[in-house]
Amino acid sequence: MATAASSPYTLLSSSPMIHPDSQAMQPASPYRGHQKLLQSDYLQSVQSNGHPLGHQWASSLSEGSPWSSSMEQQDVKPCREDLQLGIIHHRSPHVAHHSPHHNNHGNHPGAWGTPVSHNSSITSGQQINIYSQTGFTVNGMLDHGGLTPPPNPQGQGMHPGLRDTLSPEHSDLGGHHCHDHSDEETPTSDELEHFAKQFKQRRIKLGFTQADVGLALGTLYGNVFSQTTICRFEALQLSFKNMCKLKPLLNKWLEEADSSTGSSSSIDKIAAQGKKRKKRTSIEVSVKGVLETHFLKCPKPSAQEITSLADSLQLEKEVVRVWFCNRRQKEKRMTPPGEPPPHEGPYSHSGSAGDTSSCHDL
DNA sequence: ATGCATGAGTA
DNA sequence: ACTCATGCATA
Repeated sequence: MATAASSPYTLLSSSPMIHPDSQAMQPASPYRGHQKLLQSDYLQSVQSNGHPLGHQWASSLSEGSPWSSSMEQQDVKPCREDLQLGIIHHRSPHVAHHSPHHNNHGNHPGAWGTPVSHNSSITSGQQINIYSQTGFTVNGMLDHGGLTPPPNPQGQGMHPGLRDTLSPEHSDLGGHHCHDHSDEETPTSDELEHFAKQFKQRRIKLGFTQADVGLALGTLYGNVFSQTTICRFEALQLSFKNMCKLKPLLNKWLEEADSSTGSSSSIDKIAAQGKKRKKRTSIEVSVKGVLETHFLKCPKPSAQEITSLADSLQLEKEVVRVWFCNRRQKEKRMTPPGEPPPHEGPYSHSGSAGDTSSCHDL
């Protein structure tokens, strides 16, 4: 940390250990700038921008390797040495490699999930086994006798094959190809939703915080993620593509985690300092209201419109611009407003329409 | 859990 | 200048 430069930010790196708090934990993460080690190079976007909502959820994700549940490496090491080194050498024979075929299919503008009725609400693992005493230690690790596989209830494998309806191809009717859920191919939104739910449950049971997971992913594969991202994943607040990308990683972590219930605690924080980050400007509610109104009228205002709008609101142009960008993104995320995440049925997003023609309004 | 922000990749 | 993935800072 240091002395190298003035640290304008709160450089708090106090607690070396993580607290198993479910929430409200600020693990003081200074800044980790080694998170772009190996970003999978999946295809970014193949959309033809011209469509109002031309976001393609073409998920050409690659995928880890679930089938080969070869967890040869049993981390019985109480120390975190392996964790540190884990970044360098991953034992996964085949890791992320984007699929050679990028089918940017139709992609539903608003419909996140199964457009059709996907009833069959399995009251999935809502139950919590009592065995798993939540007596975590200070390190956030359960003190099991060693490898004590947590009483894995019927945590998974409940839905045989009702994960259709979202087939991107939408041409294979009749032929009910039933590939198992899990991973391997582009999961359906149904699967993602299910996975996210289960993931959260398991994570909490194991006594890990979202931040812990994020860090673990870094020590495990080199891809560090923040609490924010994990949170959004669980809440299905990421784009379909993004969800697909993260799923394999989180899935792997899950396997790791419960295969070694008792030894974990990846604590490594490297302090780094870089550039300054603009102070977050909070926009007044009244102002937000105005922005909202404008957004409804024109989600994509021109530079000039932004300028005048910013002027009238007495905000920096950049702030307004960014606001619109974020706003648009939010629209594209899953869990459309109005649908309670905690339950199934986050679909049925409004088709949205207004094209970005030209909305002048000053 | 979210709001505002950064940056890479594109068009 | 936009989209998209992601995160610091904050409520």
